[in-house]
Amino acid sequence: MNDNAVFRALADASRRQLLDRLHRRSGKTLGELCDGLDMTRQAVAKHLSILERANLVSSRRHGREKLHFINPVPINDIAERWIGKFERPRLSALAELKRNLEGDSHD
Amino acid sequence: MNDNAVFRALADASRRQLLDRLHRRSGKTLGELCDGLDMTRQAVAKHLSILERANLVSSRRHGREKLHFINPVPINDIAERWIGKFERPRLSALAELKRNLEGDSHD
DNA sequence: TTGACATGCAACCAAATGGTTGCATAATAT
DNA sequence: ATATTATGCAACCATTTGGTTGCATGTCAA
Repeated sequence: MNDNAVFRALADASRRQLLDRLHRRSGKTLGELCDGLDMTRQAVAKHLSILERANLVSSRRHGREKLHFINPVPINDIAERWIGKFERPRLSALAELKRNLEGDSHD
Repeated sequence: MNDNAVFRALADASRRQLLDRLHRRSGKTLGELCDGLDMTRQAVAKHLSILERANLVSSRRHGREKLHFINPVPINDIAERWIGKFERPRLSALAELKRNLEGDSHD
């Protein structure tokens, strides 16, 4: 069960927030990812390790820093699992429409 | 935080299995959903109530039976969150390709 | 080399989670 | 009417989870 790790990883709001940050700009260090969060560095490191084991985040070291990158593949697989090939475009279009209606301020 | 309920709901393997069953054929009763599962009926009912509160499953009563239906909208929203509009088709195509390579026996 | 900075590891704790058992309620069938 | 079937509610329990603190390791700069 590899997908189990993915879903468990996504179950936590702090981890989803980390993914949001990496979605905006990938390649952040642990320290950068900690900034502004109401949590200790160790807690963030734990979250990142969970995201890594789920293959939602990959990382490489650069000197004494560790850079983190988001990996969208497992996220896409979630949608593939329960959404029929034919209803997918319809749902995407609906989401797009809704996004536009609610105001398209997305930095 | 409504999306929190969605992710928490998806975090459990039993609940994902229930979604799989409803994906195959929607409109099952609680009893049907229990068949073959190594769990008490009460446990399944709890899972379904969690899925319902997350809006991943909707239900209506028919006499003394309760019929359950899968709702794909929140699942699609997950993908929308971390996958850029432009990389999505590429990921879908990749998933499709992979699915075909691994054998296309999907009832 | 020495001090500062970035990360890693482990033990510990409160709270949430998934499951159970036992009993209650409501609708169908005989 | 009575038994049976389908579901609902609540208390309880073991385990997992997210977080902390404390200390260790590794890398860069002066």
